Amino acid sequence: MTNYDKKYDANDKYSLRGRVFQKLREDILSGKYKEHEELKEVAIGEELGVSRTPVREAFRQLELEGLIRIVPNKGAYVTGITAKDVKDIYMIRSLLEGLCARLATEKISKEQMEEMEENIYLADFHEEKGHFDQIAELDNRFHDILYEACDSKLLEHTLRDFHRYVLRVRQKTLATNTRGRASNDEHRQIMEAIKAGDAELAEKLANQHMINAYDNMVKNGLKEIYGESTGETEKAE
Amino acid sequence: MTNYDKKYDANDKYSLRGRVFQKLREDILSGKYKEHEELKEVAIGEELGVSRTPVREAFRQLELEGLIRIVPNKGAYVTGITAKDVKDIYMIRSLLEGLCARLATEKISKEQMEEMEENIYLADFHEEKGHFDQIAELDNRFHDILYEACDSKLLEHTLRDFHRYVLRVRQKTLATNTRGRASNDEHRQIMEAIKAGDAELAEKLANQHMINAYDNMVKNGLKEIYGESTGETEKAE
DNA sequence: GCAAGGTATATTGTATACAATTATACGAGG
DNA sequence: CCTCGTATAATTGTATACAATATACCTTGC
Repeated sequence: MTNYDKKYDANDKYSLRGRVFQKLREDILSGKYKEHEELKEVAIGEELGVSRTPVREAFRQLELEGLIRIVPNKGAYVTGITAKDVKDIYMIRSLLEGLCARLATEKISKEQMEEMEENIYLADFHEEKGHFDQIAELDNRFHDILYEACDSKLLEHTLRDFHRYVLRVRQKTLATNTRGRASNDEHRQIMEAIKAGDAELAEKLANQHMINAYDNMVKNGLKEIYGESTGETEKAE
Repeated sequence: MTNYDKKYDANDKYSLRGRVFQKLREDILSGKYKEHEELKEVAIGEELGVSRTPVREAFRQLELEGLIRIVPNKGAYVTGITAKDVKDIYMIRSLLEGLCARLATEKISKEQMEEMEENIYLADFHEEKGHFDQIAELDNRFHDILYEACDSKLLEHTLRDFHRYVLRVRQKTLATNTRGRASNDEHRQIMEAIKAGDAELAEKLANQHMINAYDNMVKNGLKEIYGESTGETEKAE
């Protein structure tokens, strides 16, 4: 929750556990492992050429990140993400991204400001060309810059968690419609508010940016992907 | 992050790992293990009468909860919590407790409403008697009820994390001053707003409740406990 | 035929053995 | 006397062996 010094992050890419953790996270977020799929320790271990020990430890971390659910003595299952979850996340993110933008207005560094401007410029370029992959990546990066700029390790970490969590859903919707342009326009407005030192405006714009992103997602088939129900929690098994 | 069904929570109190996890968390939050203290796997294991395996797994979870920091090939250290961290947490909580109160206004059940009223009534009683321990417990419970009532597993979990995280600090300040009465009065106002169905008011009151709690904490020696600096991050070692 | 119970099997939980890495202590050389 | 390097000890990282638990299938009795 705090002190996430990259150098010493326990998810280090040099230990087997760290590698297993990152690999599994990537595979879950990318959809290689479907919802409710059972992850077996030996199978994963054999696939990656390691023993059960690092796999088990990676499982424990994935569980606290919310990506899998561990039922004692039974197994580990990829967690489902309900439409209600997505809605909740965007409500929370709306507030916290607003706070983040407000803080960033005071704290952003020259380098971060420049990268943000460059990000928006590049996104415009790729938008014209229809490079959806790059657009998605720049979109992610924009938010990352904002998180870094707020100068709060805690807020940064929290927002990163939520952001990563909805990637599973977002990847399916951003590339399939015209949200890319509108999204980048909103990014520009946020950037300009920060640049002008208007913290209040930056906060409001960031709030609205999340609401718009969610509304767009709903319009573009969120329900079809994750079921009609917006209130039901997934079944235990 | 989602689907925290008590029955199947991996921090189950029946497995050794779960017991180790809960014991260590409690000991860290209660201050038995000081900041930056190194936790050794064998020592903990011997103390609890288990092998290193469940201890290590518990460590991995504690790390993702932010209570310890694991440096690869070196050791596990109790994380420090800086004054800046506390400030950030209260900023975040102010927004999210507000959101929580707003949602709870729509979703709270009859039973939850009754427990909330009872909580406030009891807190008044113990306030008169000067029962500081009970007051602190009721204060915690009030927020827990609110978290449960918002009907969002995600928000509930997020707020619980932050709440637990600042307990280390709060325990040192709540009992030593007259904040108890004011705090409970604010709880009552929040409760009444929810009962009256005024979501906007409930949100505002919950926002302010957190700000007041933080201000009071600063006034009552937060700096003395956690150092004058509000911006410095702790040293690596 | 069907249900209840038990046994076999698969899977997770825990302990321990071994490997790799890091910290420490001590001595040689300057 | 200080510094550097090496040897040794301590600690974590990983693999494997064993125990406990859950599941599925088969047997058995009705």
